[in-house]
Amino acid sequence: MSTAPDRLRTKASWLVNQAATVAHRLAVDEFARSGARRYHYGILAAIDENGPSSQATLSRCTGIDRSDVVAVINELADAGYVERAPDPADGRRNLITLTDTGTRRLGHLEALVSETQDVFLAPLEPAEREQLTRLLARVVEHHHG
Amino acid sequence: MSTAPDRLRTKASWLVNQAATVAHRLAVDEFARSGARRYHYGILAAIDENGPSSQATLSRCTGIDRSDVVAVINELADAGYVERAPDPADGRRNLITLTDTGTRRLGHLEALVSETQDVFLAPLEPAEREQLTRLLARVVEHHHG
DNA sequence: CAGGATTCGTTGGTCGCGCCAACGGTTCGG
DNA sequence: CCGAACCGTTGGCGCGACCAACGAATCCTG
Repeated sequence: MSTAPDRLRTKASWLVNQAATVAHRLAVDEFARSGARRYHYGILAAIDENGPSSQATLSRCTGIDRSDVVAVINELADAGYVERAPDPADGRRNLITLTDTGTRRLGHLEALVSETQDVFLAPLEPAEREQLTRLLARVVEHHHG
Repeated sequence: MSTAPDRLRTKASWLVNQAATVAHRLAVDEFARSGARRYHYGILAAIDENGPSSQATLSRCTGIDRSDVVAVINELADAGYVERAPDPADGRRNLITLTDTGTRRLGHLEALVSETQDVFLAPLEPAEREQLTRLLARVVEHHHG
């Protein structure tokens, strides 16, 4: 890495990828130690934020593909973190609900995220961290959606 | 995405991942249109930067696993972009050399990277782009590197 | 109110990427 | 000279992001 070609080190898209690789590794390792995957956090957080939701809704607001949501819900339901029940108001949908255990699980995963974030942003001052966050937020928002 | 939970939108590690997803998609799509993969660019750039190299050296300076380098070199060699020859000075190594076609190919891929970068950073002013690049560079360097 | 279009959950599959284990062949160090 | 270290290669695993297709349910519109 320290010997990476200079032309790569000056490209923002390369950098954002390297940075993501670092963040990815940190998060994956930390989650793995708790027997979770990144998708679990996204799904649990989305349910907590929006209340009981259909799988299609969860897919849309997390960006996870519908077919992948199925597998994640399976795992979360097996672990007792969510409950999957048919929506009485619309026979096509399942309503996914957070259990108490699931709420605690989400709290635990959020703690993990905070920890890995501190590690990830370690080299930056607080003001710089906020600046980086804002710049990234604008880029992400611009590209929708 | 616009409906993503707020707690996700304020987490830097989540943002850097979303940003990376965007950058990834842009790059992958663009490369795919030219029949290339991201690894091709990394390897070609590394050879161009360091001169003829062994596969192990390319692995180290790109961060790509040795076993994956094999496959990339196979593809690049099949396409005539590099040549793989045993190192006369060390029977364990192969020396990977850029061909003229490979040099042109690298130039083409660099143009693609520049284009996708403009698209990626579109919402930011030039000064902000530079700032984002610097912050990311520090984070990446800190985590080695 | 009937029939086509759309939505939803699910299955099954593809591809890229990152990683790890193991092997035989080569070179280096003591 | 022999073991340690290095190198290329094969094969495999798991996650992440996709896509196609299907039956079931609901909707829209004529």
